[in-house]
Order: sequence, then C-alpha cells, then structure tokens
Amino acid sequence: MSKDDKTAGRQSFIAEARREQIMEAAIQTLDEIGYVNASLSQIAKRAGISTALISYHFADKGDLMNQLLMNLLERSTSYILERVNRERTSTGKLHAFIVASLAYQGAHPSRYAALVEIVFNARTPDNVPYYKVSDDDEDPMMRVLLDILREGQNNGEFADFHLDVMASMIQGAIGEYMLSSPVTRKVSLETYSDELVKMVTRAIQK
Amino acid sequence: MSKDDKTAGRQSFIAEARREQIMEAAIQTLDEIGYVNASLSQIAKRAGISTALISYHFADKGDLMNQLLMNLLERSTSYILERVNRERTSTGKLHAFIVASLAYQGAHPSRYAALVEIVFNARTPDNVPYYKVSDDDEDPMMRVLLDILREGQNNGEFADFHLDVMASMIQGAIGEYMLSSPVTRKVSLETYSDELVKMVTRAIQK
DNA sequence: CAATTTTTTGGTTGTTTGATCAAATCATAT
DNA sequence: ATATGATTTGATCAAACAACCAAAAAATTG
Repeated sequence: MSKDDKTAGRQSFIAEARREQIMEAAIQTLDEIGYVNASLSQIAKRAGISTALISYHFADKGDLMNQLLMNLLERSTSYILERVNRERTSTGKLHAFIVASLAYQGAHPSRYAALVEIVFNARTPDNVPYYKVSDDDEDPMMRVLLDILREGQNNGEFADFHLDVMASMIQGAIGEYMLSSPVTRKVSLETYSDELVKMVTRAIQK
Repeated sequence: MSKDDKTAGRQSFIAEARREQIMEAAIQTLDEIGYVNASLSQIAKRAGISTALISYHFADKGDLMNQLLMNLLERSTSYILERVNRERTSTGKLHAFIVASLAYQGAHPSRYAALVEIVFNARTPDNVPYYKVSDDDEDPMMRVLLDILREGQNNGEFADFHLDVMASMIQGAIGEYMLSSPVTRKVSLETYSDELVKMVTRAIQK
C-alpha cells in the first residue's frame, strides 16, 4: 500500500513474472536442444515473445544463464536442506540427504537437465568452466554433505573414514543415476535410492 | 610394397598424420575455450592450418567430434583394460580398475577435459545428448566394471550387494575427482586413489 | 484524461559461424 | 619432366547469432 511498495521488491510485479516466464522457457529449451543450440530466439520462440524482450529483462545471454543457474540451485538446495534439517541424528540426516537428492532430481528431470547443460557449458570471462570453479561457497550441497559426515564422526555415530573421499563417492553415486541412462533404465529410482542408502549405511558403520 | 599398400590402411600416411594433428588441436581447443567456443577457425588457428583443411579431412564438425570422442575412449579404455587384465583375482582387477582410471585421467587432464566437453555437448541428429544415449556398447568402462563385480560375487570373493548401484557408486567416485576442483585441490590423486580403494574394499567385503 | 513511465516489438547492426569452390601447391609414379 | 592425383589455401556463401534502437503499446501516475 505504501508508496515504497511499488519498487520495494526491487522489481515490479509484471517484470518479475516475465523474468520467471523467460527462465522457465530457458529450462525447456536447454532440456530440448541443449546449451549449444539454445539461442535467444529459440528461448523466445518457446516463451512466445520477441528476442528483444529477453534482452530487456536480462543484460545478456550469460546473465540469463547465471540467474537461471542460481535459481535452480536455490530451489533444489532448499528442498534437500529442509528434509535434512528435520532429522536429528547424523545417520538420519545422511539418509535424508541421499533420498531427497534423488527424489528431487527424479521429480524434475528437465530442471536437472538444464542445470547440467549450464554447469558444463557456461564459463567465466576468463574461460574457466563453472564445474571447475566451485568454491565451497558455490557448491552448497557438498558443504552440507561434508558437515553431516564430520558431525557423525565427531559424535561417534560414524567410523573413521576419509571425509572428502566418502563425500565424493556419495555425491558421485547420486549424480551418476540421473546422468547415465543405462542405469536409469535398468533400476527404478526407488530401488536405487533404497540400495544406495543401504550401501552407504554399511560403508559408514564402525 | 604391393600396389595395394598405398591405400591398404584405408588412409594415406600424410592424411592420417594430418587427421591426428587436427584432433590434437581439437583437444587443446576444447580444453582451453570449451565446446561452445570451439569453432573450426579456433581449432584451425591452434593447428596452424586453414579451416578448409579441416573440412577436407572431416565431413563436418560433428564428424570431427565423433571421431575424436571415439579416439579418446579407445585410448583410455585400452590403458585401463590392459592393467585390469594383468590381475587374476576379482579383488585385484577391481583395484586395478580404480587406480588405472584415476591415474590415466590425472596423467592426461586435457584429454579428459575434451572428453567431458564432447560428451556433455554433442547430440545425435534427433537432439539426444550423448551422455544419455550410451548403450552398454557405448560405455565399455561400465560394462567392464560390472563384469568384475559380477565375477567377484560368483566366485565368492565379494559380498552380495546390488551390482548396478555399486558400479555407479564406484564410477561416480572416480568421475567426481576430476570434475570437482575443491576435492582435487584438497586431496592429491594418490591419496584419493588409495582411500577410494580402501573404501571400496571395505564395501565389497563379505 | 493527460502525462509519464514501463514494457514490448519489429527491424537493423555487424560478427561469426560451417560449408563450398576453384585454383594453387605438393607428392608420386611413370 | 610430365602427368596424375592428393593436399592445401584464400575467397566467398548464406544462415544464424547477440546486441541495439527507435517507436509502438500498455500500464501507472497525477
């Protein structure tokens, strides 16, 4: 109501809606034809708007991809974190992490496809690919996982394995499922999720 | 000596040399500026030749990338398979598989970077990304790994875990190391290799 | 309802792309 | 040395690209 409300959210209502529509169309485009072919006109076509409108709402193509990447990371991170934080034991948290990660990816395959396309294609101005950049800050999932594992070792729930290697193995196993279609075809998400939890449970046991 | 020898190898000597030079330049280009920016002129520049010469030796850009991908897969596969086949026990083969995979990747980071760039960007004519295509035929590493694990279970060396999930976990852990720079920075290849072998040894134990 | 700001479009810009061509060079064999 | 075929180049092509702009349209304000 107050005068400030107009610009309080830093964005007008309609501008924010348009930005989200464009990002949604970008997800669809990346999923369908990949980063290389995902031109502004292809995204605009899927959104039913002109290409210039994308340029109006985003500085350039890289800006659009960056914002979309952040958006995708935030949504998946908050979903997973919410489930993890419901648990009290380290074992419970670890199980929740694995199950939630796989469940979210499985529920939104096109979002995951878009995420992969961006991470493996976008580069910093000095040509460093995103998948090589990640500070701990940029890869919040790995940080969460490491915290769970460390906590479990400190409170005596877990055995004395190598933290980083165990974390990579778990993250790798999660990522591998969505990326590799032979596995996806052979094993259902539920089976994979259950079996991975079993396996990890065994691996962390004292 | 015979008349046939000229064309017996399917390729003239000089043509084969040129093709390898172009593929080597393509590796360097993919590593430096990524698939998106790897135009024919960028590859030609690094090879010190004209772009038309690439078109002369390869049908089109996709052909070049396909042949390079096969070349990269063959080289890494034969290296790893050779080490695996030296071993007689399933445990020995599994260890050799892990150590050789990491060692080869670590010894040829630019080749691995090029492989990743192609796999995550190249698409079939009907826009299916390569990393989703792979039949068992197209992913020989996964087939080898599964065979080792199955054999180990059949001859009683390994416990009774889920084959596909265990294989994904191992493959994921191997792939994760080269892809994630935080881990690469924190843990040396030797340490990672040793710890992963330990961890997997524990996971497959009866 | 008139003035003003935000939003949207169509059209234009200059660049870069992959591919093709005829012509030039090179190697080889006769 | 010359004829033949393989190799290489520079020039050129249309197509696609991201970015830009002036003007139209829509929404918001006074």
